[in-house]
Amino acid sequence: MSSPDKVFEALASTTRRRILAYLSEGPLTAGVVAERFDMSQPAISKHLSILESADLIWKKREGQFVKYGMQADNLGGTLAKFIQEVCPPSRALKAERRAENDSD
Amino acid sequence: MSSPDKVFEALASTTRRRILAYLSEGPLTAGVVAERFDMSQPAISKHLSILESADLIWKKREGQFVKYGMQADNLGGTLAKFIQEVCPPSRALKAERRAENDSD
DNA sequence: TCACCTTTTAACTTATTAGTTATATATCTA
DNA sequence: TAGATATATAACTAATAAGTTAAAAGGTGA
Repeated sequence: MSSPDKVFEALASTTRRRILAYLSEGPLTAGVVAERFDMSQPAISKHLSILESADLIWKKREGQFVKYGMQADNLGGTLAKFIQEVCPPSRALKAERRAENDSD
Repeated sequence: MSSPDKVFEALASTTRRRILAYLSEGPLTAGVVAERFDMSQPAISKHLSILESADLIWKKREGQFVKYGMQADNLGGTLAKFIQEVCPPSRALKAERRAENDSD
């Protein structure tokens, strides 16, 4: 599966988008993430591994804990590219800017 | 299901993202969209209805045809809001702009 | 009305996903 | 080393998704 495919699949889950929102405020251990959900710890562990395999988050063992954090560029990059390719208004804006720059 | 939930679910399919890309270049009938895929026409019809129910595209009957087109603002809007909420770099950029504007 | 064309809906199958509990692995500390 | 804590993996179940073909619905025009 291609990288954008994995990203969009990862974003399809509300739980995973919530995890991203938490991690966007700073790294957390798997356990702390799991506490915030009304769901078993293994379930959250699986969600984390899906996010990681989409390269949206990183993972680092710290002693007996495992810390996760946002992979800063991949999400914004993938979505920005997609918006630019697929949204007519954003293409229009881009064209406007091009026009402005051409007349600079 | 909330509107952003529907949007992200709709985007989870490669086929549906391809349909959006086609429609972003201009409206097409259901049949013309279906021709571009190696898949039955009813399958495409279902994909179109999922995109429509996420408010990503509009639908209009024209005689015996049904024309579909991009719903210009919903996709960009939803994704931009999400990026802004969830991507640290975009928050950083936003904060920079705020700082710039404050000093204007 | 009838034949034809376009699209949607229905019924079904198969594959995938999201959750569960139980178990294994890794690390810390007494 | 043993026991406790943190996390991941395995095995399983139930719900959902994506495709198929067949049939229905909407619309055209002789």
